[in-house]
Amino acid sequence: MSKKQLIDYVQNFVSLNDDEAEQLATAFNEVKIKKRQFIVQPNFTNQHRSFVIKGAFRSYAITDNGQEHTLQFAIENWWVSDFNSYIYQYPATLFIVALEDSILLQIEYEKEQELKKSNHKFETFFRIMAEKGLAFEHRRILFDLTHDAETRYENFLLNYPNFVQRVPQYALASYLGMSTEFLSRLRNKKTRKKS
Amino acid sequence: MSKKQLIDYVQNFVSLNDDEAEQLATAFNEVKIKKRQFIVQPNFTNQHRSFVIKGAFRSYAITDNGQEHTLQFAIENWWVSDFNSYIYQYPATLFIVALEDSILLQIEYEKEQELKKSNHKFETFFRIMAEKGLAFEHRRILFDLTHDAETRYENFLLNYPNFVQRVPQYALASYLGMSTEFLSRLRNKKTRKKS
DNA sequence: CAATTAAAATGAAGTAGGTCAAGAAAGGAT
DNA sequence: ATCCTTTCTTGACCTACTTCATTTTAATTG
Repeated sequence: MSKKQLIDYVQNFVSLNDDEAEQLATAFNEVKIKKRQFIVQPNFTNQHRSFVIKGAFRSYAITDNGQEHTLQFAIENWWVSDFNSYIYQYPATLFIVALEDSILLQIEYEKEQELKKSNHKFETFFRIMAEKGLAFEHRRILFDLTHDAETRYENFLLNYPNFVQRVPQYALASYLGMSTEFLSRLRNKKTRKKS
Repeated sequence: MSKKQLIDYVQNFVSLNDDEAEQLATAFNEVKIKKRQFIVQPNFTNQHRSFVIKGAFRSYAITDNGQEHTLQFAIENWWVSDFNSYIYQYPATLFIVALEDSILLQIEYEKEQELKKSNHKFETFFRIMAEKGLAFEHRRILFDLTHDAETRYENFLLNYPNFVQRVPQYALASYLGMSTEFLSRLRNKKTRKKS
């Protein structure tokens, strides 16, 4: 059952007894999402925090001139949301779309607040998630500031080899802060070198 | 007294009774830092979380070719640390330096863990800090991905007008992801337009 | 307050990466 | 299978921004 997967994940950070595991499990709802389906859209408040059981997602913004810019990817055992929309409960600016047929476990904002209030352990868990997320983004910002396009791509390959096959190239390019044409050239340069 | 300033800050997010406020106050130590003094350096583990009572700080990395890249600024009522070093307690990669004569309140890593364990409210407080930090960095990444150098500078001016006078220009340029010369040109273009 | 050092400004030349346009390849739908 | 749409590739040209070198200005320190 998919809830087992979430509980196992949470147990990596805080140890839950049977009652607590049950409490956690019932707070989340399983939903199936078809490829190309949106779970968050601009102007609608992001109501849920979502844990990916199976599948892949992408969060991105669209600028006035129509360009897409990817903020995040998520596959199995990652969380996705428009975080600004979710924690402040105001309208989203991001799109979040399924890149494959997917399964999510979702918790509602109010339900999450109850959970955290009811038990110190859940508060600790979400604190750790936020801290790890923040540390991750610090590493990302610093890496992006200090490396050129080619190095950023190679670093992504190295750290997330399993993402690369599941994510469209134009989306990866926009995540790494370069044009899709430029990433195409980088790739071909590389494969040509190899052979 | 400077601890009052911290307690007031914390009260914005969780409400503390007198005992709790006292507990918080005694967990922190006040330290004076001279301009140009480092509070964090690469290879040394970042032992403290620091709250700025007075003054200004800058965290940055230096690349192999000697270039500096600024990750963060902090003035009164902001927190500073090499967050990756602090939360994982491994060696820092960043420098953190005082830009002015400053006063900090610092808590040691272990002391912070005790505080969080001892009282749900402190856990909640640090959870909120991390979430706000993460939401902030999401906004930053997205803005940087979607705007050119001039717009990034103008946005900084707009959002942090009080930082601009206190931060050297080369540091701001490296925070905004451009060369110091280019920022200089942007500025002069602007002031010339005004007059 | 003079001397020294660090930061900011400016010009000239170079480049990493972008944009535009058109074709090739790959996925989905029927 | 075939048609239609989306994604990827490639070439030619362009520009936002960098780098280097030098001068000017501002900030520190004795």
